[in-house]
Amino acid sequence: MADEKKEKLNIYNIASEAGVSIATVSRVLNNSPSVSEKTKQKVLSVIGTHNYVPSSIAQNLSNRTTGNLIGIVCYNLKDIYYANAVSMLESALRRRGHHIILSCTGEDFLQKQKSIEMLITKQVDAVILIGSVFLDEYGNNAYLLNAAKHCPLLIINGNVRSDNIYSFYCDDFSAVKNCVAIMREKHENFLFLYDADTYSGNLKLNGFYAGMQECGLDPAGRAVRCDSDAASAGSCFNKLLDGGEKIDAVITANDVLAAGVLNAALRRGMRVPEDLSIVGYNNSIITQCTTPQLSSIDNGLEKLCELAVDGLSKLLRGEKIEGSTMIPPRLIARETM
Amino acid sequence: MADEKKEKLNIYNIASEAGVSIATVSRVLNNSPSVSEKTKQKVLSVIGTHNYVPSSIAQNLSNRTTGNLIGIVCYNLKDIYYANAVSMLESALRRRGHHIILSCTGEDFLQKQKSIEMLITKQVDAVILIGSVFLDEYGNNAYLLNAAKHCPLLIINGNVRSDNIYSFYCDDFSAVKNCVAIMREKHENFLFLYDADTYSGNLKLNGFYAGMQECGLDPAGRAVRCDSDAASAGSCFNKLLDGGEKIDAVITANDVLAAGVLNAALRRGMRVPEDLSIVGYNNSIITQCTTPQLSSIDNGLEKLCELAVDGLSKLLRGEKIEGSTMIPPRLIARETM
DNA sequence: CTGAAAGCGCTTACAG
DNA sequence: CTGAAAGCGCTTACAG
Repeated sequence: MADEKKEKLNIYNIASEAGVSIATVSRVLNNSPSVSEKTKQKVLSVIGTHNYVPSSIAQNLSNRTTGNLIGIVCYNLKDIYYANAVSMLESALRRRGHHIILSCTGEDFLQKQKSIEMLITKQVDAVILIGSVFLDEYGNNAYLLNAAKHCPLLIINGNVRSDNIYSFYCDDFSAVKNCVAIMREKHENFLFLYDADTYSGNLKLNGFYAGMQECGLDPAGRAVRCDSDAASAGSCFNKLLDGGEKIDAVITANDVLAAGVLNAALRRGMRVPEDLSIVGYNNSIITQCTTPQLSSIDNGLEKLCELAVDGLSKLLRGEKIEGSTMIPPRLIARETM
Repeated sequence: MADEKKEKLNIYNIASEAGVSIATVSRVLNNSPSVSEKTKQKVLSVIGTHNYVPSSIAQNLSNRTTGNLIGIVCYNLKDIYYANAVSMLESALRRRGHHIILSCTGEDFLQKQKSIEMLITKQVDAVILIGSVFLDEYGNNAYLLNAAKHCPLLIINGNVRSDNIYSFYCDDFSAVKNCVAIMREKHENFLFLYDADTYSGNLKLNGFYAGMQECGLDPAGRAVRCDSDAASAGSCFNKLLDGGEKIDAVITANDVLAAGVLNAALRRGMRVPEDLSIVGYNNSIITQCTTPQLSSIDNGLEKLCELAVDGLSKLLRGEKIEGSTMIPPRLIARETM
């Protein structure tokens, strides 16, 4: 009647209004066969009129079951790459009956730590980190090892080897290294443009250095960091050219930066790929949005997410899985090389 | 010792190992001042060595507090637009101490319904829908009204008027209508390309029809649906031209489609904007990735998310807010018009 | 300063 | 078929 305050209903309210015990209400909630059709209908009707929904929180506590919650910690959802990863993980996990608690942390180490602690506290069954492996000021990752004492930690695009931590990553080092070697056939003035110090970011950078050295090229000043937008990549590129540098081959740590370079080059009247080759990274939707279409390194994000979710299912069933899984990258040659 | 099975620790384990009652353990967990320094240290030490973390689920149940969970139901995270929305909501909500349960539903009505029910069950404090307003086969949205009986429903990019439902949207109808009027000054052969039947998708479409009619143009066959990728938009565009249609002005329901049209046009040797004007939608990062840069309609997503989170805070504090909030769109003219 | 007890919203053996 | 009671992992008045 007087639901002024519209308190949340509980099983006691329903029971008393239906004139039965809470045990009986619980039974109809759980479809127990041992309830007479008559009282079942009565209970169902008061549940219906009040729109009562039992608290799964309390149910889990009572049943000693988990909430089927999986924590996802991601670096930055505004980045198409991470958004795709979260999207794929979410649907694969949902299909298996899991629910997602999401936290995005950016580069803030403390936030990362807080997010993971929060997830543990929420009793998640596992946490999946996407490109979120950062080290504290002393260069260690104790927070990860600690978290892994509570539940499995799955890392996508990172590699930490420890008990109950499982890494899924692409060989980004070789990807860039090999890309340099391939482009070396036609080019000699390289530029590597990157924007983040993530685990895979560093792999790419080191791959670039290694590739340059292997080709007998001096990498000094040839790897430049810019901001995470196309305009910044473009102006970096312009600045170098205006400063007298020669550049005929650019590799970038993601496709947006590649698009920025492409735009800048076209505006300078450079012909792509005749005067300049460009290879982006992630093989994202951006590659479809430019003319000429961007070549890009595909690091198999979809595959990584699939492997991670499959692995997680096994872990949750009590099976063992490998501590680390690496997949090979693929260079997708389109029109900019 | 024998933590073979590594059962989750609870407050009883800690209490018995520390030789105190669970009440005392709880007190040190909650920083109660009334604990002697000595026993406090003892308890803290066993908590530390075992890496014990209390269950916030149980704490909330006991404290009669909520888990500060907000449900986000989004249409499709692979779409940059939605990813941005989730990103902004997540950080705004996290700053205010909320946590996010995320569910992506696509166009599947049943999934949408299931997701919302799951969130209610998880005792969320509110649910935010982003572009997720779909109707069932009979054209009604009873599932939303029902959900709103349990907690506030905030809708971004949709408009449902009912008790405890709050809508935040952009005037997409006028946006497209006005865009047609503006482009009409130089153009007469319009094409509107869209890919989804969402609430705002329909507003845009109707805005196009209204704009055409107001300009005395026949919209028949001038609004075409394609798939959600650039290639599909491009081939739609090509097919029409190859079929003999004249087109000199294109408006699309998002920027990816606009990029697809731009690519196709450039490949046909059309000059943009001399021969063809193109206006995308969402003013996303894609607009920065093409040459020439895409003009686009900005529907103020960031503002909508801000307003929604502000509104939510008020609701949670018991204040009242408007049932619906509309913001005006802005046409961002760049190089394709 | 500390513990026994009741309670949060549920479930389920155990009796009847 | 149904209810009283114990229990899930916590917290907090109430006694001492």
